[in-house]
Amino acid sequence: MRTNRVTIQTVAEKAKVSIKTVSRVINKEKAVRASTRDRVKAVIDELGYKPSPAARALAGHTSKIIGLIYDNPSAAYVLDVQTGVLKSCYSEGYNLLIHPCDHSSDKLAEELISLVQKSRLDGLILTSPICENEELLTKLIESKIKLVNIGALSKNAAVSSVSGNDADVVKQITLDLVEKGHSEIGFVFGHIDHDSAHLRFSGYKQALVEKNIPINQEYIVQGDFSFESGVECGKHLMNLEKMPTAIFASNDYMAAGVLKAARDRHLNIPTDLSIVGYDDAPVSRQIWPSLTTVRQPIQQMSEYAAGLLFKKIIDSTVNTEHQVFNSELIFRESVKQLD
Amino acid sequence: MRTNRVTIQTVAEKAKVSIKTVSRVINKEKAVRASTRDRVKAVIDELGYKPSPAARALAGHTSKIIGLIYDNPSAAYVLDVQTGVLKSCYSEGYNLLIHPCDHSSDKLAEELISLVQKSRLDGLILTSPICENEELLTKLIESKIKLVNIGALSKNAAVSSVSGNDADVVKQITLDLVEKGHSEIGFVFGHIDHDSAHLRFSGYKQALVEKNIPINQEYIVQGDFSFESGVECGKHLMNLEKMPTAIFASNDYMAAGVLKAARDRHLNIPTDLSIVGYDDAPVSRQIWPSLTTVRQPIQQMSEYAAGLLFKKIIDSTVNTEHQVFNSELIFRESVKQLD
DNA sequence: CAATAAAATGACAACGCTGTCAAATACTCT
DNA sequence: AGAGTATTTGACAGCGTTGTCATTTTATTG
Repeated sequence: MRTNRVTIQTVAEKAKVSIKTVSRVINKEKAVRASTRDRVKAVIDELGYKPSPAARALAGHTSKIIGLIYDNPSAAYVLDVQTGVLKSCYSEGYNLLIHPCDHSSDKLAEELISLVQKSRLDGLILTSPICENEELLTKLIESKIKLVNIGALSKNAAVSSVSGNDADVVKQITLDLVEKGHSEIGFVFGHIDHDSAHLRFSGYKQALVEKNIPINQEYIVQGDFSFESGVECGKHLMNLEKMPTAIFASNDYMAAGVLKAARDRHLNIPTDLSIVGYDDAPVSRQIWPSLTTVRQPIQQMSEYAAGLLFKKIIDSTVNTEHQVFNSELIFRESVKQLD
Repeated sequence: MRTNRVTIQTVAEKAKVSIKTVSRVINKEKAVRASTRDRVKAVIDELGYKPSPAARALAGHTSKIIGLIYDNPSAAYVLDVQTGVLKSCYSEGYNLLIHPCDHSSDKLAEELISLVQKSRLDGLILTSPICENEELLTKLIESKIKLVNIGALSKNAAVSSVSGNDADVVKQITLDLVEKGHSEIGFVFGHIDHDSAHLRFSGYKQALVEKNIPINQEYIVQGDFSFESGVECGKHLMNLEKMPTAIFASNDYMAAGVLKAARDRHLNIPTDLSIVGYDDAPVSRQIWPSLTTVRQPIQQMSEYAAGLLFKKIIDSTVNTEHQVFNSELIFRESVKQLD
């Protein structure tokens, strides 16, 4: 009944070494003579031997599985993160368990702890906005769960992170708007649970302050990163007595919403209104006019994040690291130079 | 050093039963007296015992992990599939390994077989267009890999599948176009590797035949499901001596591309040209005008597909099943009734 | 070249479950 | 009540690795 799997023992016999030596070769331990290693490797290849993850996990007390936790409205973002993390996983021999969730659930800590225990995960990668929840982080750390954040840095000393230079780049793009003659610049705020929403706002403020442009509270509208909220915020801004000449929306979905609102009022973009988005989501290219926006190297960031986690899994005393990745401004059709 | 994990033995001792009986309770075997089961369950809850997947896999010869294989340009589609499959996995106690790949790679069979062997996967869910590759399916089946398809039914007797009623629904939507007065209807073909591309075309043809409208080869243009190809195909159709009054694009990205092409020619949609898409991708709502399109119940389909796979894993003699899910027509702003 | 240190290898007991099969217990029917 | 049957339960041997520690082999040193 049982298929004749090639086990470590098969390899050991054929290579005329002990099981343990084969194990050493598999695990790249150095206490193996080069000639032995080569011989064993050859047999492994010849037999097509694949070590049993289950047996390794059982004996070695480490599952080589990590979890990726997310709750993000952008499919493209999530997929990019997955791709980046997977890349790292493949090269380091880890498996990935994805876990979408509800970041606002008050049972999230329980849920994640239970997930880790049930599936014996070696660590967790948390994405925004989950990793912004310090209380959650604390609970996870208390449960000895190894963590890395993508998108927000934590005050918690045990949590490494990768993040973008959101504030900087929004400042830059706002300055660009100002240089193009805009001084009435609307700002559509992202979902308040996301750090990035606040960082992007801070960049906007910095630019205006630097240019001595007063910050008009009327121009700042609260969205939630959804297209629909973009439409609403857009409407609101366009109904203002003095409508802004440009609107920065904190992501592309909302920017697309603003664009829709503009269409509904028969405004021409960018002639009557300039729009800037964030994220370089596919929609930013698929709508007309295409959106000036910002691209974060999500895949690269995620790959790096996974690497940080692996380091921490291997050596839990490794230093906490906060890596910042620079984003790229992408100028397209939705912004106009004012005369 | 080792943490004091709660093992099955801990539970057994506390419940005053043998390890095996606890095992029976965990596995919902019926040869356990109700009173015993309750007692054991109570102890399990009290201790927060979580069985070790590794030990179970090792002893039970089944990993309770399945793989999801995809290579699809639509992030929303992939994420929907993931969500649906995960739902099923959670309820049946399986874990999911995602595996993006290149469907056109000639080493794909090798790659997947190796994946299954390395991670000891119990089965694979294949999505379009991977599951359209019969040669691949044959190789996987030869390697005794349990398979379920999402999106295309296979001639291979061993492969169950779920799919949409693409031909039907495209026929319906084309008929609707005809009833609204259109008889020059362009068709943007999807990527030829996808069954659905062909099915959608067949629906289009059926509608025209039924309405005695000649099929004009000039109106049929080859795309590849990408936005860019939609732009090109749109341009082409609009350059025709007699431009169609309506265009069906085989997915929303291409429809958005057609829309872009129309804008570039200063055509008004839907006044000058009606456009229909497929998939109800987010972009279909985010562009202006919003697209008339078709929604497949992807999550539901995927959830069901996973269920089929689990059935086959438990009992490999189970009947092959081809489940068809009906799609929904979504009428929005991109189609105009001709006078 | 012996003495010693260092490197390479192996024996064997876990790891925490499930499968097999035997034993114990409970139920049914005269 | 006792034989016969069905249901519950348990003992024990794996499953295929890694960790620990002992042993053997090789290199180094005075």
